[in-house]
Amino acid sequence: MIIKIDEYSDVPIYMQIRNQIVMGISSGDLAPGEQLPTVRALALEMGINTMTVSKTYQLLKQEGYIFTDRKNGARVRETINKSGTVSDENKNELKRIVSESRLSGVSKEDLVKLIDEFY
Amino acid sequence: MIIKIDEYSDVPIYMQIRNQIVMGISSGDLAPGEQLPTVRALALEMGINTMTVSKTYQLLKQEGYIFTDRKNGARVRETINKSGTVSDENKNELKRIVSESRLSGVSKEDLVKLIDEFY
Amino acid sequence: MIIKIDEYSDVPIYMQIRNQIVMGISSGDLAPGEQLPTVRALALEMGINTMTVSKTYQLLKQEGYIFTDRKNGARVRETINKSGTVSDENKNELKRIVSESRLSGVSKEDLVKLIDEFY
Amino acid sequence: MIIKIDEYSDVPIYMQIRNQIVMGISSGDLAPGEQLPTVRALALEMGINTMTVSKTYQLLKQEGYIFTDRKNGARVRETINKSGTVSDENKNELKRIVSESRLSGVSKEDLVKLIDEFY
DNA sequence: GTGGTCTAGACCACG
DNA sequence: GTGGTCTAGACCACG
Repeated sequence: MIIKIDEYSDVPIYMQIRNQIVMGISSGDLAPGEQLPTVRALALEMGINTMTVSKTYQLLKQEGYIFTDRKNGARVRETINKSGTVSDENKNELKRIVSESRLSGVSKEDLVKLIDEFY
Repeated sequence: MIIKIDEYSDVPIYMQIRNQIVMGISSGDLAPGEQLPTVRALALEMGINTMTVSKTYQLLKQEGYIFTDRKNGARVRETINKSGTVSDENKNELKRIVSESRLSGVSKEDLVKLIDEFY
Repeated sequence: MIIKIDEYSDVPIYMQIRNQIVMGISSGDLAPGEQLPTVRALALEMGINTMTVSKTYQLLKQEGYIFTDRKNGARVRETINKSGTVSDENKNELKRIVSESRLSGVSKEDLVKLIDEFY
Repeated sequence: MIIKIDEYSDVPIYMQIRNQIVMGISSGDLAPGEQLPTVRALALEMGINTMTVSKTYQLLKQEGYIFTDRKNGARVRETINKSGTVSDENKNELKRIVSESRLSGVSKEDLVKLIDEFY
């Protein structure tokens, strides 16, 4: 799985990595139980500091996506909490995206197509 | 139109206001040509710095949502650029939201319902 | 409010500070809405790194005890989430403490007295 | 007596085992004089490193909960030191737990009930 | 002035 | 070998 940093983005590096790992888990690129690269390996590969990667792993751990194990490093959790609901923050974001897209002349059908594509 | 700041949110104040104005334009709460409150008036009303409101208006202007003229202050543009496409940033955000929601056990249908509701 | 670090403790510094702030909020030493020292001030006062204090504030923020505001720094939240239940982790800890104390010959009444004192 | 490791917990494995053995002694599941499994046996049974179990037994021995002799391996001590007091560390922990629970809206009575249940 | 992010580098406990 | 913590120092966005 390839992780790419957009250095011009306003999204902090540790969050960009976090987002891509979450998307990787969702798409199946990262299977349950699969080991993530070590903090050092990922930092080296991406040319960033280990602290930054560490921050990402701490966040993913706290969110329940991964767990760490001193023997095996970081691994994807087998069972991820299924609340069954979209978080309030994500609802707000979604509303913003729909509003902006609508103003840009995007049809509802095109948005649904994107949902279809990403799901 | 009422603008509400979430003081606990990580989203900067100027961006929260920007987002709510864009959503207001999209929903029709703010009609094309309608005048926005002056920077001073809005800052006073919301108990925030004028610099913050000014930043919001600058951004909205630059994004093509509003225009300013010396006589009438800031007004909603009559014609907003209709690219007909979802911006790359919004596509990325949408993908992230879909991934997270999917992992939380949200069905595709529920996401489509939200699009329906917000559009 | 005075925060003291035990440099011989196994509990990380950022967690020791976090614990003392939580206890300060619970006891009323830190009132709702009250401003915490700035990251820099606290770091200087305690002779530790700003990053360490920053980690504490991030944690307290994520746990819902405080919020940060670029104008006013970090402040105690007015409303803290009331689940009404003891967390599983705290239950486990409590069970461990009760077991150890019991083996040391501490009576149930003495433990209840401590609860009384700390509540 | 069954020992269970929570692989998602931040508590080190050797400490999780230690805690469960102490709670086992307190509850009577492990009687005074009773023999504990050998380091090898327990490590094999739990699928962990012998070094980890060894560390647990060293700690329990140093704390005065068990003793070892070459012939019979590790056994629960007949007489455990009865200081009659709660250790400073446990007092601190208890205070932290009470503070957090109180802030979560847990009543004093509910905490006392837990003491009652665990004692 | 404030918190947030990041680097380069170090040391430590766990296993 | 692994993640976790910490330092000293820097720069940035927000307000």
